[in-house]
Amino acid sequence: MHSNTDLLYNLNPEQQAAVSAAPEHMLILAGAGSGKTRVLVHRMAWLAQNEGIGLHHMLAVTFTNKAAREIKHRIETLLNVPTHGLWLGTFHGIAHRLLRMHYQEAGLSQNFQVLDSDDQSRLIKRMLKDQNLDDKYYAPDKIQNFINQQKEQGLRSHQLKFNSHDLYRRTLQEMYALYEHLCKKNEVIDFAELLLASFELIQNNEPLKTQYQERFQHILVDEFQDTNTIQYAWLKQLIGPKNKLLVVGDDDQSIYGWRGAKIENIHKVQKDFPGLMIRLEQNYRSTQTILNAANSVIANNESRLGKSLWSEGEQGIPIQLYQAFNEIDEANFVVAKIQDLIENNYKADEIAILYRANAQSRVLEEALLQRQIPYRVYGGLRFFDRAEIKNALAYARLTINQSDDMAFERVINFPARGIGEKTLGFIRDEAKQNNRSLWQSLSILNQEQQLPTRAALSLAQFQALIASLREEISELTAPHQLEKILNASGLIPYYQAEPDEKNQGRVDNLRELLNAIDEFYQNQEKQGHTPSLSEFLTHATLESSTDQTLEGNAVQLMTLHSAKGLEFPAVFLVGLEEELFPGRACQEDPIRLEEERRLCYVGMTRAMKVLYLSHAEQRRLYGETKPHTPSRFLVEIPKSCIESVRQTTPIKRFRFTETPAKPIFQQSSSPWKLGMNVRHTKFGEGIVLAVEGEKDQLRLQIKFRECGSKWILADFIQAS
DNA sequence: ACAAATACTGTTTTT
DNA sequence: CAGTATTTGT
Repeated sequence: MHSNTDLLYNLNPEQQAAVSAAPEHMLILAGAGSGKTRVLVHRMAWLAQNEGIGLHHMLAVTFTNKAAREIKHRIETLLNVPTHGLWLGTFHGIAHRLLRMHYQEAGLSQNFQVLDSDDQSRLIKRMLKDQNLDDKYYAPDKIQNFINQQKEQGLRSHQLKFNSHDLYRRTLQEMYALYEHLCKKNEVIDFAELLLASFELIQNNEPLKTQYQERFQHILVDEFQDTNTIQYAWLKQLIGPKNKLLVVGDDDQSIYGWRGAKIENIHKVQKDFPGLMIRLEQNYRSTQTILNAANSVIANNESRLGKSLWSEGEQGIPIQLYQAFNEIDEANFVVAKIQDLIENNYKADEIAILYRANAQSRVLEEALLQRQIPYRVYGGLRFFDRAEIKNALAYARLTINQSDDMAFERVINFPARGIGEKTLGFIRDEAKQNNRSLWQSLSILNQEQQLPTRAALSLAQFQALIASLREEISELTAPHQLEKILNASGLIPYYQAEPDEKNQGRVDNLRELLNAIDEFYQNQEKQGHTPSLSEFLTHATLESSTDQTLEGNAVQLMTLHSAKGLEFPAVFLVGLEEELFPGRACQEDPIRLEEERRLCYVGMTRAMKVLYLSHAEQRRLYGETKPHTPSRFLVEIPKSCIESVRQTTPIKRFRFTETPAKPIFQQSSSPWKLGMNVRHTKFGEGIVLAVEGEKDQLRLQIKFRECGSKWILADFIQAS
């Protein structure tokens, strides 16, 4: 058992104050790399040990499953007790848990499934078609945004003011209402609905509210700057006079405003739940140089609660800035430097390349590939988003719940069984007219025998398939059920029939899905629970993150957004150009510009030891090459923190006739200038490509007329 | 019912 | 440019 002092050991005074404070509301402003998770976890342990508050009287909320797992793991290690009584999870996960437990009170079907955003968008498109609305004018994603935004504001369609003048807006509202109806009918709930429905559940149910307020004496929230309106309202419901709220966040790292996150919630929480405010400003991650630079960038933001990171660590080396000719040159620079780092005993997975937009990864990947440096790109299609996986899960959904029209639509003609738009149209019409599910309509149409024989036959087969699946799996365990479904549905045989590379990959993914359900099943069984297939489906949607593991020693490529929360000894932040970072749309809007700046701050503070920044003078984007000016964020970094560096390996497509561009910052005072003509006694005439090092270590990269480019100590070179 | 041709459209992402 | 979505043609 740990003693009191153990929990405070190795913590700085501010961290100690936060961990050991008497129970009260607390706002912890935790800068990047200031040990916020540590404080959160130690605080929970402290409450358990010193205030006699059992873990089952706490609720800890995070944004990602990864963060939740991390906290769980750390608490278990710290307290050496299992965390089963503790409610710990994402906002969505906890909301979902409440709704499952109280589905009747929430007015839900027992079998409700969670609708992911892809399915949501499909549903909306279908809806527009059924309503004969022009999806050019009523763009599906606009409607999707509208609905989600309303839900995030806590507003149901019937609560919206009826606007008789604005037809567009009125249509949006009608679509919202219809969408709500369809979700009910399909027994599905979207992500925003999880929060809204569980909010309403507690709001409208005094006994439940009291019950949970008594249970969750302490509520702790991580990454509070990312909460949106409904999440805040949801939390507020749970805080009675006796409950204590602890939130940890960093207004400077709020980068999800465009997704509805409200930094204002940090200000609100101070008013609504006044208590202790603690700043964690000591950074344990980066060198002082990097922190100085990051601090002065973020200092340009007007609206801040104010915080300044400092470090007891080393000054470190200057930030390396490279001005590239174009994006290819930039990529070559990055890769050359990575080679240097690796030669200097950096492991590949200690190096990250961060960019603003995913599209930037391609050129970098090509360069890495060329030099055979292993890399891993984050983002992109996640496992559970792959078409074959979604198809598989749709079969499972339809087998479990025949009201699920989205699942029906997805699998009715996949693998192709000759049921096309026409036939499907009949089914849809029948369903719409009689307010039935597609499945019910299918049975009815088949009975009435009004369809062409060909279609009718296929439909009957499909009907029999699902019916027999239902029958056959009833006695099986969830993993076997899914296995049966994958085979009997014809999915696996379909992909196996034509075993090209793509299909082989798909079969592998489906097998991986079977592994996933096995693992899920065994995990749950360990905790004394036998999960159903339906539970696995929910798990798949709600925890689809399946965080691509950091396995393998590879350079990490990711967007700035997905780098939040991570750290790397060496970081390359590329594409620091106006119109790209900050992005074009953010130029005019000061609010969005500030968010871009925070994004830059997040990026810079990921670096522990070395930070490389680069920008290209011209970049090919969306098929056209345009000149780009350096990002304003570069100008905001003190010059004293920066060192301009140059290429260390030959640039492809370098044009020797042109004078190479002058670096924008700090031209070095060496007598050697890029592009100047030089001579070497052995290699002959050449041209200077790059200069590196100092004094007697000064080396030049020279492209020789006869024998290609080489690195030579400057001592051996004469100007010519 | 399916393949091929053409039009379109471009941040950031978790749940 | 490259990927997707929709429309057209067989």
